[in-house]
Parts: sequence; structure tokens; C-alpha cells
Amino acid sequence: MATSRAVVRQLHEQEHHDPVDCRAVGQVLDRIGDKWTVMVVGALSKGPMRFNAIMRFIGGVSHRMLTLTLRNLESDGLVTRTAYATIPPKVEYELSDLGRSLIEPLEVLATWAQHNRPAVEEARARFNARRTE
Amino acid sequence: MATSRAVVRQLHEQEHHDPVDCRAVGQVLDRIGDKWTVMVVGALSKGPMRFNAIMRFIGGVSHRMLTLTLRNLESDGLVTRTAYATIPPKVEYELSDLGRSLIEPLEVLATWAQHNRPAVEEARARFNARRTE
DNA sequence: CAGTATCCGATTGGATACTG
DNA sequence: CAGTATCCAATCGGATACTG
Repeated sequence: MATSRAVVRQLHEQEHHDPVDCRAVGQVLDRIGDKWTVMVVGALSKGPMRFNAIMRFIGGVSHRMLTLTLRNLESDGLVTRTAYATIPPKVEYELSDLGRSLIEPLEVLATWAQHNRPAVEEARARFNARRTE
Repeated sequence: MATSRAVVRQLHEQEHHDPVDCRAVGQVLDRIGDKWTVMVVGALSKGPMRFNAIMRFIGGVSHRMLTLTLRNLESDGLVTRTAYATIPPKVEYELSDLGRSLIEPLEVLATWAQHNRPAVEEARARFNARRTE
């Protein structure tokens, strides 16, 4: 068993071969890790959608938060916004190429979730059982 | 951390079948989407580590938040905790098999981040430029 | 229909002090 | 060294009301 000092030394030597680049993942999660972003990407993964359609699709998101979420996605270039000057106004949101490129990583995550949820819930149950006994 | 649970329930009631399973991704992000969890997994991806070593490795995390993060990871079965009754005490954290299985999905995300960060920052700069003009 | 502005309760998380 | 408890500032996000 290595001492913690040895571990730290190893980590330092390996810092250019980081198996999980924490910073990179952290930056992504800062953007998509919030309450609604992934839901929106999921909605738009099927094709362009209007504001209220997205809202109905997701369900439970407030008007305000959907606006903010879409604005962030737009500013990051993941979503494009097209406004038609009709009355009433019509605004369509659509994933950009960049946004679509995010679907695959999310699917990998979804697969992990579906495959491992039972194990996680089992672990959680065991953990709570111990705390109660 | 259990913020979008209500949303997940609603989506479940709607029986949508998505290319991106929002419920599943949402559940994962509820767990790993916070500020520190991925950092801890990244630290432990190289091997067992003691509390203060993790803290130094991550840098910027408070004592309190590291404790909470580790406790959550432990309760989900992603991390194991081993305490040695020595003086001073020694506690080692290590990724479980389940925790290690999460590394690959995170690497996919990290790869996406590294590959697309320039595009995202460019988009953000363009967006801000428009808002200013 | 889409978007903005304001208010305010709820949650987050750092700082600090204390314990075994 | 590792962990817990308390306090409190900052942020988040829903509700509501208003505009083009």
C-alpha cells in the first residue's frame, strides 16, 4: 500500500495523463449540470421546437428558467434561435452541429445510468439501513 | 442535489422514448452534476486516497463540502470508506467497481469538452459582442 | 406567443469553531 | 487527521405582473 506522499508524487508525475480530466469535465458540468439544460437538449434532439412546445415537453420548468436556459445554450453555440416577425411571434430553437455533437456523450451517460441505477439504489438503501440501525 | 426529481417523475408519466433519455441523464446529473463530485472521482481514479490528500489535490474545496461529497458518493456505492483506528486516525477512500465504471462515461465527456471548448468560447465571444454592439 | 423585470423564499456552500 | 455543528452571505429559482 502506497503512502499518501507517494500517491501525491505519482499524481504529480501523471498529471499530463489524467484519465479523467477533472477540469474539462467540470467545465462541461458547469454548463449542462444545471436543472434544465439536459432536458432542453433532449427535447431538441428530435428537431426544431418552439418555446412553449419545449416548455410543455419538459413540464415543471418555469417560464423564466426556460428563457435563461435557452439563452445560455444559445450563447454557447449549442442552440440556434430563429425568430419570425409574425403576429403572434414565433420563435424556433434548434440544436446546432455543436449541440448535436453533445448528444452522443449524453447517451453514454444515459446508458450508464440505466445500467447502474439498480446498483446505486441498492447501495443507497444499504447505506440508509446502516444509519438507522 | 435531488433537485430535478419532480421533473423526472413528470417525464416518466409522459412515456416519451428519447434518443437522449432525459430522465436517466437527469438522475446522473443530480448526483454528479454538483461542484465537486467529478473532481473527487477524478482524484480517486488513480487509486485510494486519504481525506486531506483529496482536499489538497482538488484545491479550493472546503472541509465541509468534501465531507458531504464523499458521504454522497459512499451512499451511492461509488466510493468505499475505510477507517483505521490509529492515532492520528487514517481514513482511505477508494472507487468501488461501480465508481470505476463511471470513469469511462466521464472520459467521453472530457474528450468532448477538450475538443469543443474552443468552439464554445468562440460562440460565447460572438454572442457577447452582439449584445454589446 | 415570446420575453423581461421584480420580488422573495429556499437552497447552497464557505468560514469558523469544536470533538474524538 | 478526520469529522461534525452552526452561522450567515450569496445564489438560485418559482411566482407574478407587465411588454411588444
